Amino acid sequence: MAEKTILVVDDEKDLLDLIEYNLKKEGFNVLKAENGEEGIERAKEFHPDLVLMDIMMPMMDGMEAVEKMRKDDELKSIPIIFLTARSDEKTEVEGLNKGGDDYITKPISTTKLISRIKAVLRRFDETEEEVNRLEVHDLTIDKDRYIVQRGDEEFQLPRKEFELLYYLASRKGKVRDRQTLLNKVWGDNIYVVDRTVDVHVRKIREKLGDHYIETVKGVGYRFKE
Amino acid sequence: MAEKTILVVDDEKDLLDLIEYNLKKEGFNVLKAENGEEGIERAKEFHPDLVLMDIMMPMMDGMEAVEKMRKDDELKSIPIIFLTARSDEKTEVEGLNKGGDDYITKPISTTKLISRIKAVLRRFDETEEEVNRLEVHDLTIDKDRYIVQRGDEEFQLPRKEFELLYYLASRKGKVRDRQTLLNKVWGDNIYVVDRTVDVHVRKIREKLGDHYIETVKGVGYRFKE
DNA sequence: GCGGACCGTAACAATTTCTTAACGGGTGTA
DNA sequence: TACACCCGTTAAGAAATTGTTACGGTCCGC
Repeated sequence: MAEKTILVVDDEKDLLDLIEYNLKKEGFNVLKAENGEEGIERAKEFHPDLVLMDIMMPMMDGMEAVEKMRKDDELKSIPIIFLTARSDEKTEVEGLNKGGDDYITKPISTTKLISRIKAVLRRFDETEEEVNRLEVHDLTIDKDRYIVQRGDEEFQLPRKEFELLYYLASRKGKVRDRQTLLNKVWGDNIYVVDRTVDVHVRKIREKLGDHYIETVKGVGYRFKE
Repeated sequence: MAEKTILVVDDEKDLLDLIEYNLKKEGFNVLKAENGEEGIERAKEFHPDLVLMDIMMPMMDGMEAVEKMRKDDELKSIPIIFLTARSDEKTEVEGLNKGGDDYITKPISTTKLISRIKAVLRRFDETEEEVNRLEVHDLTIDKDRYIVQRGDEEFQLPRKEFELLYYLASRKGKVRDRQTLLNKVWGDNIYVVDRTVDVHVRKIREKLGDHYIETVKGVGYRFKE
């Protein structure tokens, strides 16, 4: 992974240097700014991968700076972590509402700071989110949640029904005979009568309607294309 | 981040050593096994964070080994990357279906291998995305103080209950099976009967009401969306 | 040492899910 | 029409899974 650049905005010079030291040790590039205004300038110039922003500062308040950043097309997608001495709830919530992605209260634990930074960067890195979710026709079949959605409706199918549906839907259009379905959904060395599949298909149809799973006479079932 | 342990299963000793060398250089712990059977043994013993599995092997085929792993409660949540010389699509698809999380074709580019490994680990490493305070539904779950709030009420949950609730709440909507919950909340090499989870869930429901944690029969538990 | 909080476990109850068997309808064919 | 075959449907009982309770052990503070 290429080195990430982090912009640290804080009016306390000592703290700034301390943070810089620790971040550099972790392999980050570090930019510094001592107030909100300067922070925005630097951000515009260098497009850091993340901004660490103190909330209480002279000149321009951190909160204000963040609001400005969030309105600037060029800067609004840069993740921000707040640094704050105030630990009262309102500030935190406000900070997050204003567009911060996390917050850390002073005094700062270095390891915590680093791990938060990495976590936030990671969240923003996730270019290709893993798809444990199938979208077919008007259905969303979410294997993480074990839920099937259609519009606002949610269907909580029992396990076997869900897995059968998922299996067929993930092979949309392809016919599978009962034995194959049993092997794939129920498991290999399981001895179950194949009419069982029919019953489960029926239950799925009962709940979702019968326009999803098609019967192919003499062969098996298929999810409609 | 603590060092991650990777189990490499391949029957070619030279390749095994090569991979070991490269992984160690990247700071991973490495375990080796020369066939599927041995791989499963090692996996049971050490609970690696990830398994690199060759598909073509004597004794026990990689595919078969993976199927076995996926049926074993203790092992089924460990991510697996396939190594394969065959580049034909069917094998790949089958491999992923059987429960692999990625696959890499030989000959192996070291950098690609490393980056895939890191990507998969990242997907599975949910530990670092934790926040001090979670707000879900009408609950505030404050990890700094180990306290749960709802309106004016404060609930002081015992540690395990709190951590279980926190884990589920921070993955709102996602189902987790009991073994995963045990691994994540109780710890990896802890031997505890999985019904223990049920009891803790019950206690949480007793205190907070049962509209937060949902049961997904045959699968596990989930924090309500 | 004594209570109390917390945790893990076992046992049994309650519930849900799964499987089977049986019957009926439809379709194609001789 | 009679027969064969396949699928749909239903209901009942089996099986699997979870809920609930009670109990023993451990650790800690008093």
